[in-house]
Amino acid sequence: MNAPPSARACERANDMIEKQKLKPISGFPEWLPEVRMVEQAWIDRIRGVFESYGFAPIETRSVEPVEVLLKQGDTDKEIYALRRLMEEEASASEADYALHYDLTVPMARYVAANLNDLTFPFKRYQIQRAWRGERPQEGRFREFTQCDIDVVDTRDIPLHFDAEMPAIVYEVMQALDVGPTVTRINNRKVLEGFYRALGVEQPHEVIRIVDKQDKIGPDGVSKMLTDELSLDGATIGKVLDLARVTGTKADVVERVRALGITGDLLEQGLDELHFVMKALESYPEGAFVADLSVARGLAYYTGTVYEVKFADDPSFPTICGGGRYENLVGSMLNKHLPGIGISIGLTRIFSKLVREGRIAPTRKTPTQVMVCYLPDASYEAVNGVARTLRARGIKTELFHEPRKLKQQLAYASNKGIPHVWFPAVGAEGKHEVKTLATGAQADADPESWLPEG
RNA sequence: GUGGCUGUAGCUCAGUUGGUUAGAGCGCCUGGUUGUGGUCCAGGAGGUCGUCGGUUCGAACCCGAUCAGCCACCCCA
Repeated sequence: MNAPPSARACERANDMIEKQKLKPISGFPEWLPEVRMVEQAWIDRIRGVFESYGFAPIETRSVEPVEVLLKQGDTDKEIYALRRLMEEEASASEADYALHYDLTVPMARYVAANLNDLTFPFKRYQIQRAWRGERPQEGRFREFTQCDIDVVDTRDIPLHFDAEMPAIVYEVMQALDVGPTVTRINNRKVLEGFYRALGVEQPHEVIRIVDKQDKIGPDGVSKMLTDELSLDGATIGKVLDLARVTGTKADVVERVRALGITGDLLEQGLDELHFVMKALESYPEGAFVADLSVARGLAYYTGTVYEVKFADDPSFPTICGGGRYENLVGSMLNKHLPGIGISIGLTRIFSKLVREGRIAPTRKTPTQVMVCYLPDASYEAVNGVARTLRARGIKTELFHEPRKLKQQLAYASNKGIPHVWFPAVGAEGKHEVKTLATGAQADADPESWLPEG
């Protein structure tokens, strides 16, 4: 490690540049080991719930053809294009591939591509990162992990799944202990049927604006409907009447019917909404709310839509979202392949709890016991103890060099390793284990000892 | 992409009306003898004050530009 002076100077100069590179990049979160361990435990629990309902795992490539990502209309999506740095200028101008910005579109492509090998209804879960080039903010990232479950079928999807999706997510939220959440449920058919019956010609625009009621209030919605869509006062009144309807029970649909608007699509949507709310009535009051102002921005939703928020922090962005889509997968082929799904914003939820200090502090390593490398012991002896413990399924690390015990203990203590093992030395030496939290130390046998933590 | 606020050590921040060698706490490293961590004590490393330019005898401080971060909009997990 004796670099010549010139190299040293060069390193120093590089350090200046490196400092900038060492800074975190906004929107690309990274955790310390003790935090990542919790996040991994979360992922394990989410997987557990997904699999308990019979959903199978897939992983899709991180990259899709640009046309696939842009297919569903939302062309203004901020997507990251893939390009080789060494590429020739000419061919570099237009990218063929881009990082996926969600998991639903890649899933649709995957289903379309593997149609012959999948059994329908196809039920899959997918826990992967996604990328969006938007401006980062609280709760919004440029690289983040989503946990998706979807069902795709070659026939019409039974309403059973419309009710099961939010139930699964509710169970996940309970398992993760993130605090009270509210799942708001609506049905696009109700909105579209209602607006069409009113004579509105661009129901999707109305849906987009009504979705903002949460943030800008009824007056703000009213103003936008006037300014942007030039709707008349009577129509706006009805639109706002519908957006005001909420309820925790299936009978909420009667309150919509009471508004006196009728239509086939509207009725179909109300029947669906009734079924879903009825199926969820056995859950704690307030966990699921029918809210006729919820729309979800995404264009491809056609029926039931969901949106989960923290009950005690309504201004925080949506933590789970999803719904039913009639044509997303089919649009890749020429078939009718409806789907329904919901996505958990793992990074969004997790980072909030981290920031609020609500992630239980844990140790910095999974190690359960650290074997001391006693200065006068042989490497074979101490390593042998470690191997014995490890073979019994105990997470064991051997201290890496025969340093002073003071330093070995400090290392174990700083990393939060619960136990330290002092191997037997000499003919009549005894193995001892110390529990750092209490300071207690006792004789132990590597063949039978069991850790507490 | 549009608008507003902020940029001093690894982190959280002080820094007087512009004035010598820019500080604190935490963290980090070493030591306080022989085989036992946290506490305590002593010592140490670490900063061209985001970057570039301007005003000035003199700039961390004033001005401009630029970059980055945060917040709001857009959109969304």
